[in-house]
Amino acid sequence: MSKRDPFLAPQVESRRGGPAKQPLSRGAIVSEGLRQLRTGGESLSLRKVAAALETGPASLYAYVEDLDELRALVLDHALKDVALGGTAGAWRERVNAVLESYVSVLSASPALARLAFGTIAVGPNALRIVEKLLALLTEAGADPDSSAWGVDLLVLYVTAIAAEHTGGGHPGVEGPVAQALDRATEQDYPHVFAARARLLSGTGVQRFGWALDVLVGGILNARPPNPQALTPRAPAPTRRRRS
Amino acid sequence: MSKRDPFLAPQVESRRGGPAKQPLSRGAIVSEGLRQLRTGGESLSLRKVAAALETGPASLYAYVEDLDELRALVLDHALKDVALGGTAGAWRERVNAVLESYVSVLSASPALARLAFGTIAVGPNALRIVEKLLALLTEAGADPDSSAWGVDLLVLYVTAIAAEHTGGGHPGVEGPVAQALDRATEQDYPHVFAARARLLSGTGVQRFGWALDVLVGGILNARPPNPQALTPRAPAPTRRRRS
DNA sequence: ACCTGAACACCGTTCAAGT
DNA sequence: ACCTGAACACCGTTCAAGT
Repeated sequence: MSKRDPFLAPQVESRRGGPAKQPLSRGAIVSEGLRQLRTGGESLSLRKVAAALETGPASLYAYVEDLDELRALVLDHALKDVALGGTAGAWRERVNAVLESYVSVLSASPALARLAFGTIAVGPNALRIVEKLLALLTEAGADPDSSAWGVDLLVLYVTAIAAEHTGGGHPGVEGPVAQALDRATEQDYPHVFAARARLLSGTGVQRFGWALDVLVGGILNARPPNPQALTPRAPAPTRRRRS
Repeated sequence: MSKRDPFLAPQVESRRGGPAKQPLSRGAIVSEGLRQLRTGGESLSLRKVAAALETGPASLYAYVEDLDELRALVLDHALKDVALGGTAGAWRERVNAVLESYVSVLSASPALARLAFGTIAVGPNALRIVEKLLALLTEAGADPDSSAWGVDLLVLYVTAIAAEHTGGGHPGVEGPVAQALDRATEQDYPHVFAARARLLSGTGVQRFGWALDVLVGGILNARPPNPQALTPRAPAPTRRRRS
């Protein structure tokens, strides 16, 4: 058996109108952790959360299994703010809107973006996002297999790009990447040399938009994963290729 | 000005046939760091490298700016083992072979995969890989702009998937993801509920192959980034400061 | 039973003091 | 100038001892 399910226990503390110093609770710990990340904290730390809650680090272990569980809880708490949008507009715009919201929630705090990368998002709010993306890809005409794997790929991309953006960042004519490209001489790395400007071009938003085109277009057009081998449960029509 | 270029200094120590205990050098430090990661080390640590080299942690600072620089150096040292393959075969198989080699080098050690994610790969060996991928995408018929951004996307994907694989892993009918999906009831998350099996289906290799199809196909088919707006010969489309 | 101070086994980095 | 022991300011986690 693995650990007990960390998302099952409801936040039991509400107590509005209670004393200024809220009693220790799982909800208070998670909220404080997220608050610290969003107000510039370098990384999530049990000791810092405990200090803010005016207790010792050991006390948190009554509410949280370990740091990894706290990370998962904090991440899901943050994902509550991802806007799923309404049902108006073309599906492509709505896919873009969801993923833009996703990346903007994560990028709002570098520490949160880093945390998101090392942590698989499996809380209720992550599920809500997956649910929406599955619906949108289905609406877009993707077959069920491509939709499922496609959502996975989209979420992976969004998480990765958020983490990368905050890690010092890709773009820009200065910065480590540009410095690296200056080392690429024409004879040793002819393609890199020729592509230097293009490798650095574009704003983050432009590149993000382009990448979503690539991913969504690719998901809709790629040969879907072999249905009969992979989904024994499902009826699986052998109709390949939509075009 | 940022830090001095960490990749410029040549490895000055060779001394084959020298004493059993090699003298401290940048090369020895980097090799030892990689060796530790590859033999099961949980994470790269200056103290552990120093201990293995029979010195104190402070001594390493004569050869290495800080932990971040050591990470970059160790990563590039590892990327030396990525096989670029020959010129035989169809371009698509060769793209796949390079990226498979890339991911397998990173995945060989969980700690290395994690390190790769937090570190932008800008050493000579990373450049070598970018050079090869640019050549292959160009051969495949991608326009120069799509090739440049496409390589970026491919490398991001490969790095992310390596890190994710080692983080406890996607697949499997048990594990945290499956556990999360069990929480998805039909009325709250109908699409997730219906896609449960598909979300978990396939081996890592199958999913990787499918994702490369999506990415490469998408890169070749997507509307290329607006060339005239993005690649001015001279300066920066975006002025960005690091902070 | 719940809670926690103190300890344990780690970190990266700095710096005064040695050579 | 180069090198480093010792210290500083942190970590996550454990556990004996308190209530």
